[in-house]
Amino acid sequence: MSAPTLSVASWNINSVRLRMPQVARFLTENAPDVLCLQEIKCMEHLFPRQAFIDLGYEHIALTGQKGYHGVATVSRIPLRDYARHDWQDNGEARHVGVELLGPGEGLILENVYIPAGGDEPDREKNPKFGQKLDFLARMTRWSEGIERPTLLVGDFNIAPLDCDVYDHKALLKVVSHTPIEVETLGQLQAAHGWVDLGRKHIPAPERNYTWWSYRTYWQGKDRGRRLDHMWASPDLAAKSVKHTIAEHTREWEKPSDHVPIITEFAL
Amino acid sequence: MSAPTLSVASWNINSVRLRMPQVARFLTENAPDVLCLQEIKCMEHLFPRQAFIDLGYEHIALTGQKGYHGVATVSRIPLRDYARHDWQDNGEARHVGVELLGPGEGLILENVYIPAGGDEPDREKNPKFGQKLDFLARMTRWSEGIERPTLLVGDFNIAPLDCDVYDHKALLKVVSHTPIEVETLGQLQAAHGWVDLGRKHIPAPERNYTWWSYRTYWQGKDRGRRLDHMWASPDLAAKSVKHTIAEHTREWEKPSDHVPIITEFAL
DNA sequence: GCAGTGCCGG
DNA sequence: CCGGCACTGC
Repeated sequence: MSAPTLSVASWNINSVRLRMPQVARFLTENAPDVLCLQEIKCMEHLFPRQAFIDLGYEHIALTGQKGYHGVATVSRIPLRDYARHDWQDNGEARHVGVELLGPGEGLILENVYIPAGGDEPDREKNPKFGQKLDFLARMTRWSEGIERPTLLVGDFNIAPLDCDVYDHKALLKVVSHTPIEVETLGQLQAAHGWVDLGRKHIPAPERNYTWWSYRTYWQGKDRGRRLDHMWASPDLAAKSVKHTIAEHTREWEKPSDHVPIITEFAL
Repeated sequence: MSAPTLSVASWNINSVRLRMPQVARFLTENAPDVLCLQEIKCMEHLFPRQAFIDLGYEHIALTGQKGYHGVATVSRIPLRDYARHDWQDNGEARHVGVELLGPGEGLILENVYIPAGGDEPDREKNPKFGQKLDFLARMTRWSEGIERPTLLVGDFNIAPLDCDVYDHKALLKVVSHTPIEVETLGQLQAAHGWVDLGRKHIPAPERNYTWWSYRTYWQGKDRGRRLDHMWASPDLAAKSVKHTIAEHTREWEKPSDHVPIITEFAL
């Protein structure tokens, strides 16, 4: 018999209530076992729970707040609501962790929305930038203690490699691609030996964008960045067999500025 | 040979830019010669002029302002941009008058958006209510000087007859149906002997609503009011042959809270 | 550019 | 409920 398969998707949806038709279409066409959403932008009681149940995603773990941030993990596979970290200690809803209970039993799935970090890449002038770096440092401390096979997914708001942006030089001073962010993200990666599945399956320097600004997309110049990631513990990473970027969703009606990424595992 | 025919429609559109698809549908399905719009809610340079030209309504007279009020008269028949009255003397864009040049030559068409008047029907507590009454008084003075056959159309924001609202007694203290408004509107009507075409063709006490609040429409209780009117000079009124209320538009997608009214004349 | 918010006006 | 606006965040 063949090994059981597991597929996990991640998508910064930029308001789940406004974008529910697109989410439904994505789930119908791609049928991942699990979908991790970021920026749901609603409180938990306003999450369109029934719509997900109707689509077969009846196992839901989420953390929300009014208007900003918020993450949700919806699943066809039973899951245990495992953890909620507040890596800024400021009450923002940026993480939800679950443990899969069906196929993929015991696997930990961490869904995170790392802070964008404001405009100015300077701790002094822009406190949000410091908060982003501190958030990453706390995730690094947390990573050091991980003992179980874990998949860390979400909108990291950092494009780490030169080839993860449309113009490396032009973006060195733009938050999301500054050397200090890339360095700090590197420390997080090293702390657990996280394997970057996006680059395992689509090796550098291949084009691999997951986000295009609303402001410039219409110009058609492909000014993308790779801000969304899936990182796996080394043992788990060895089992990933496919990784896709659902880039076509960026052309849908009323799209999110991010597109979904999907990884399949042979467990 | 038969007498030339003229059809004139009036519609408070509650943002012409947002509602252009519905306007296009209305014009396509009803093909009035002239359409008078109120609450276009845009400045003149943002009026969707080309869309009207493409629909065959290439003769356009309008007055607009940012965000509020604004009226436009669009026509398949040539017209002369005739007048713009500021009956509040406060710069608000609430009136445009034209003279028809083709069929209906010489006919004056006055398109007006009378102030809503705020919530409290009390001059002292609510200046907007006083402004509404003063607006009507100035229109009355103006009416006294009219010498040419004129059609006065628009959103009057007053339901004059008991049967022009869903509950006369309940609305006696509600702005749009208070005795002082009805009395003041009556003086305006008397000043020129204006004939109320809505009630010429749909005699009281027949139901004749043109507006349903967004707030209560969903309850399905038919809580309508007749706020939109077409008033004609006596000689012109004698030539009206048909008057319809396009009530079905209230059920369209993203409707205005008002519906169009249409009068046909045999000239 | 496009989400969210709050406020005003109807 | 549903327009407009101004503001904020990404």
